[in-house]
Amino acid sequence: MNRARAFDPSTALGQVVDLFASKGYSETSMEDIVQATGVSRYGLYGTFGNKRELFEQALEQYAEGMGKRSFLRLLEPGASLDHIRSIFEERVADMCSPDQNKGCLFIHTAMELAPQDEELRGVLQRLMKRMSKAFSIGLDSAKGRGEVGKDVDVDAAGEMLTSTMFGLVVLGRTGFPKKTLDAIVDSMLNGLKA
Amino acid sequence: MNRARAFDPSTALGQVVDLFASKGYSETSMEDIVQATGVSRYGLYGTFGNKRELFEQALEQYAEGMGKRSFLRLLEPGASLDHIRSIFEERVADMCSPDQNKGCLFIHTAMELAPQDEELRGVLQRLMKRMSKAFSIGLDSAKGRGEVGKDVDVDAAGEMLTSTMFGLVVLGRTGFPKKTLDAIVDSMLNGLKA
DNA sequence: TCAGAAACAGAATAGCTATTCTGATTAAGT
DNA sequence: ACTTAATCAGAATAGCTATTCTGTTTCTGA
Repeated sequence: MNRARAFDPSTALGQVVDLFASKGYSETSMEDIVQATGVSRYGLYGTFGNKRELFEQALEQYAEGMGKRSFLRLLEPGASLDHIRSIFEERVADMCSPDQNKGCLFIHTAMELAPQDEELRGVLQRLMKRMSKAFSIGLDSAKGRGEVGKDVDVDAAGEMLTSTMFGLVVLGRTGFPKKTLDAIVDSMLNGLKA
Repeated sequence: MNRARAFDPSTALGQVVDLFASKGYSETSMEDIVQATGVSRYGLYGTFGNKRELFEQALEQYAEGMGKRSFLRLLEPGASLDHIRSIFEERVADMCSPDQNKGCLFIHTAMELAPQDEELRGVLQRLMKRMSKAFSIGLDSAKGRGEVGKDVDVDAAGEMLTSTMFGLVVLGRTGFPKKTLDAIVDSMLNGLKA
């Protein structure tokens, strides 16, 4: 009996992810979202709730996408230090691509919302832990291959990689060239080598 | 002939720094600033210009304060790896103190303003380069003391420390405990050891 | 003491924001 | 074809924002 929805929630959410990732929460207006997605206010509020709830769903989809695109490879057997390096190289390439202003939904959430929003802070902790854990598993695998020093604490090192990746995004946003970001990745990974 | 100003611009600017550092640019309203400083709108606009210009001056004062408080020690002869470690430990302690929501003006600037504001992006690049340079000088000194591996590129490593410090702030903001941040610092510094 | 220039507190303005509301439109089931 | 309930585009609302304006107060120099 009812009229069909004129948009696909998942692809719309994908466009919302891009907006939030590049401009953050408060600098992205619902009007921006209406324009970018082509979805009416009615549709947005009806299917996603308010802006805060929409953001939370965007954050989850962002993390899932990043997980599948980047971190899944670390969980497979035989993961090497080069797999880890490739994740960083792709992130650096992303940050230095001239077409868009890429960002990071994790950092925006941490800086804009986490201190005041306990629930979102919990979500973010869970997502970041998952990211560090993936790094740790990859490091442990690389350690088994003799690529990572035996004295390296892979749990701590996984968290360190997460931390440095965020720093890379911050530096990329302030316009540092690819060369600089590449050198940082090298420096970080050199410290882990066997 | 003129009436005397009823506030000290430098201390007012210091309070503005704290506000911007904890909440960022757009989440800090001029009303917040009026309340926190006790300075009238008239006084703020008259002495600092508009919000954007006030922010720029706050950023410069923030960097200068951080330089004097933390990084100056690295430029003195005999700087050691422990001096570098102490800077990170103090930053971690700051992020984990329960009384306030400490933040980082550099990260806020990078995420909120740098992509759209070319001038501010240039300012931020200069300030971050100064920070990395201080780390590099400290590392070189520590290298001379035999505390840092001979194969370590201190220029790249200095930028890596800057990057990781930003990551620490991001993790601190999302509520990770001191233990986690300490482990990251250890992991990072272990990779530099001789 | 007094003139005057600058600083003050706070009202006024203009514009943007998230959210809700409204009347028109759509498409399915009967 | 008609009913019906949900969707749509966009207007309306309420509240916040940065900035400017206004009338008053204050202090300094003559």
